[in-house]
Amino acid sequence: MPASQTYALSIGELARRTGCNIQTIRYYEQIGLVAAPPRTEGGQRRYGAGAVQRLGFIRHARDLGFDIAAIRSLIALAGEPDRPCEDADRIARAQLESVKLKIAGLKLLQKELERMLHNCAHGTISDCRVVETLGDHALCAHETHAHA
Amino acid sequence: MPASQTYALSIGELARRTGCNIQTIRYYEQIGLVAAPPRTEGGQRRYGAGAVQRLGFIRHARDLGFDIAAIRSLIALAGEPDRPCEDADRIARAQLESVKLKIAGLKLLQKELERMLHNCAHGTISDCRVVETLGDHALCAHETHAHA
DNA sequence: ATATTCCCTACAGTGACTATAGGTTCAAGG
DNA sequence: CCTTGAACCTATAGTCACTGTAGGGAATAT
Repeated sequence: MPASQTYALSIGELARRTGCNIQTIRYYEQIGLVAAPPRTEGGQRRYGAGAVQRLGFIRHARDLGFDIAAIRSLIALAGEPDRPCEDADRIARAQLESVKLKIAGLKLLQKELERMLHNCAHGTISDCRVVETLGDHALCAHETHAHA
Repeated sequence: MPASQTYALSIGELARRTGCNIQTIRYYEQIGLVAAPPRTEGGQRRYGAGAVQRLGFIRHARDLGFDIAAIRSLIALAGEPDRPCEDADRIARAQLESVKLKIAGLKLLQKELERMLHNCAHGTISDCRVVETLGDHALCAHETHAHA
């Protein structure tokens, strides 16, 4: 990578190239997730190629469900190429675990909802299993469900 | 159900019996999801058995991932026992669809994360597939992933 | 009478944005 | 050079569904 960049991209261009929206980019700058770029004389932000790279990284990580704190750690790690990648691994594994947990919880919900709908005879509310099931947790197959 | 209730439960008791927490109950009252109960002379809330019922309904629905707007509709429907239960069905089916979509999205994430971790040779950051994959969306198996 | 536990209101904070209002700057066309 | 219109700027409030805090008052047991 070259030592000097040209800073030619407006924030709108950057947004288009990374799939982030403009407010989000400014928000990331505000919370210190991305560096403040140089400005034109009139005060408009001008970004270089590095910003496309970093914002792409952030966006991709967000899409994979990493939260901002995790992304901060990953960025810090990415800046130390000689470190063992244990820590990055650990963060990714934690994310994988949380995704698995969410899936498991949602599958229980899915079963419960399906059972509820299946039992409904499509009559009137007074004998609707959907409403009844919601009103009485004891009708549930499982003791606990996770939040969706 | 009897026409008159006794209002003997403190908010703490109600919280214990429904698994909601106290602030949440007051919040639900504030947004009009549950009715304001009578108060003691000193101004403390006192609930009857009906509140346990309704709050249980709400809590159960929240656990199943229904949002507050959907719960409002379901409560309104529950109050009209002679109506056909189509609407309740529709709400529940929409919820089921959204749960299925979330599961599908999370499964893609899971695969992506597993692939990322699997490819990592556990060396240094500079050749870490985790960091590299995050930095370059093109390394992804799938074009798009949903937000988690 | 006191001690402890519970309860009250009002407001701020969470995460990760998104939306709005009211103004300024840029780039292109004439 | 001037105008037009799109894009940009800051600051602030709103979203969702709560959760937490500060600073007090009420209920109950001893």
